[in-house]
Amino acid sequence: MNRQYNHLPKVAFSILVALSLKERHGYEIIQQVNQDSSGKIHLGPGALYTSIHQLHDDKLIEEVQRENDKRRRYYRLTDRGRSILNQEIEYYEQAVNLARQRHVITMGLNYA
Amino acid sequence: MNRQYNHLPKVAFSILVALSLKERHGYEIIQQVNQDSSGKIHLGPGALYTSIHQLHDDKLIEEVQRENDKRRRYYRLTDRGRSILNQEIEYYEQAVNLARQRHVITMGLNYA
DNA sequence: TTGACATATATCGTACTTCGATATATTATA
DNA sequence: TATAATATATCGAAGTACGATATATGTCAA
Repeated sequence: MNRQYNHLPKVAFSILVALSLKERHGYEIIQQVNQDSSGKIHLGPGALYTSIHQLHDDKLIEEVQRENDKRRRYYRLTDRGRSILNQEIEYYEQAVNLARQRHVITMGLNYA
Repeated sequence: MNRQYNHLPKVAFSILVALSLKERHGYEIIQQVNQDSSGKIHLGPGALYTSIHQLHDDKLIEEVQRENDKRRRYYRLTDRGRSILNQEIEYYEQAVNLARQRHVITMGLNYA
């Protein structure tokens, strides 16, 4: 697998953010992504496990072995994963700042 | 077209950010996205025009008529587009803040 | 102790997104 | 009037998203 990750997919991004504090297993990631996004992102098993397997293949996350837990599989960020998440965060931070400068955000006045 | 836009695709997001300051034509959007992202995002014509047509179908952007300009097609955000961009920006802002709290960002120390 | 429910992972198939390559048209300028 | 730069469009292949479904394990109460 030789993905470039010029564009980290959105699901992958949200998974890495969920793993940024501590290692978690898949089902826990779903709940954490939901919480982190205040319910804006609903991650189902299809998107989750597809993306986890890819992130694992690409060594952005690694599996953590645990005794006495046969069904859960825990993952944590690798240094590479943390570095790529870092770059991605910087891009979004810049985009958010640009949009703020451009008065995109209307502060409590929402059309829709 | 009845896309839900629970997840605004990344290319679509970068186009809306580029249009947030003022109306632009396609080729100009490519250059603006490149500039906005400090060269991190390279948008080619394939992704650009696919996404523009979709955003237009979904009424997140609208075409601006201009006399004396036969080849360029100018687009601007609709109120709906601005509102959806706003929501998206809020999600990313929250994600950036979470990642900062979790000490993802290492400030000048990059593995890779 | 068994049945029901919640937790947890996995995979399939379809739809959607990404994007390089290529084609084509218009405008500027040498 | 070539030639290059600008500009839009489309195709096809690869990658991503995700609901539906299957299956297995753990928990707990009757």
